[in-house]
Amino acid sequence: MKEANREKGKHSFIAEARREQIIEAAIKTLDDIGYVKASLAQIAKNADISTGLISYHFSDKSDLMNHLLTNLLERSTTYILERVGKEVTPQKKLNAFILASLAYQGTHRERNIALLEIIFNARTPDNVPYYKLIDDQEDLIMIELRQILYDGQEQGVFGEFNVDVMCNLIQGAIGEYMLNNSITKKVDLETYSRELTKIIEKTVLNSKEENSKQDGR
Amino acid sequence: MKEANREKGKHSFIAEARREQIIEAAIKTLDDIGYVKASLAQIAKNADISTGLISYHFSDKSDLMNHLLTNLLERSTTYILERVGKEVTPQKKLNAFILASLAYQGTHRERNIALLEIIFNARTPDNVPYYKLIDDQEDLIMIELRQILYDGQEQGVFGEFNVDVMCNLIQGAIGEYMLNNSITKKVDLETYSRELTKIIEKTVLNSKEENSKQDGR
DNA sequence: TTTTTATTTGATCAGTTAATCAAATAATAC
DNA sequence: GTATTATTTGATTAACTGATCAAATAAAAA
Repeated sequence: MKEANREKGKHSFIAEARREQIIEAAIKTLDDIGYVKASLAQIAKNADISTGLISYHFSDKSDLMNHLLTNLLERSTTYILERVGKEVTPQKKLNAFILASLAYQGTHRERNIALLEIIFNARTPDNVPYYKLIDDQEDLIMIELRQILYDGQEQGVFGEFNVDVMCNLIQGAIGEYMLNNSITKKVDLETYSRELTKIIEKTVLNSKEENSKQDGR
Repeated sequence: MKEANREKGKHSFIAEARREQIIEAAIKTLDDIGYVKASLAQIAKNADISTGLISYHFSDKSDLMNHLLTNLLERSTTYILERVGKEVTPQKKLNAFILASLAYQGTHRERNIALLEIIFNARTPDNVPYYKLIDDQEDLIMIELRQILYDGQEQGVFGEFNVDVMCNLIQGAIGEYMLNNSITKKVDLETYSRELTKIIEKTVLNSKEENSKQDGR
């Protein structure tokens, strides 16, 4: 039975619940003590189970980390895309994108730390670090952002700029807020959100229509 | 003698050379296999010395990593500040800042990877990760960037924006280029430098004078 | 030169790691 | 009910970790 389920990629109700529990414990562990010290024993302790049980439900430590990574990416992607999807114009979509990204980071700090710890530490069997591996093609968030910028240009609302570079700039400005401790101390999330959207708006808008569009929320 | 030198923070010629060699080997090791696998044994192998010799010259593994971190920060800071210092106007200083930062990353990829590995993995004895520790006050680079933006606003060349947020945005856009593999594949460093400076210039410049200043290189 | 100090090695130690596995227990099928 | 399968434990293992240290060697001082 187990084998059959495994082949279909399914698990029993109990197994699924246990896997979920282990993943949550892993998030907490990574947030608490970081990837380097996050041994199976520590994760097991956080989940109040034996170490062997982790090995029973995940073939490997890297298997666990991969499932955790997928889980974390899915949840943040869903959150952001849901909010972007409610807007219609590129300008509003872009705003929603920035605000949702920052809001998610603010409300799920623990998950973002865990995500960070994995991306900067986990490696493939060939020893390629995950941070060198993240590919645009697979990253739905980046695809969405690219599309928003592209649409805005097509519709003449956004001015001329290199879409890839602008994409990277926006992603960088969002991601940097969580990393840079000094900005967190000086500027709260709400202010940062407001100022960043203001700056980005000014940057992407077509300057020829700037005056007429500027208050156009 | 050794003790006396230690107290003054000095080492013999041989010791200094050996420490330098170990640090270089550590950079290579971190770049090759990452922080998690970068054991003293591996670093020693890369330096063609015994493991005990590292312990002789550095009190600790964290002592080694701290010296390495300082070394890496110093070198990149010197490089960037030197180039910024040659310019006079805020506008040109800002351009030089961005170009120098990106150029350093491009020409010293190995060092930047090592820097990244340390910042995202090393922890204080109280288990505080370094990436939560980096403080604006100590970071000469950030102080310089802030000053440039502030001066530009004072002189009326730059428009109104939150300096801290703009600082963070610029740092993010620079740092993201190295991290995001997809942008590296799509846009080469030269193009990215050109497009990023163009975008940032448009963003910071005082729009009231935009027309007269735009070609004002 | 001899003596003292600095440098280097490699073996060793105690601690941790991920993974394995027989045995116990719980759940489900028959 | 019994038989079978799924889940869980905790002890065990082999590999590796950072650190220590006596002994060897090289360098410097006397």
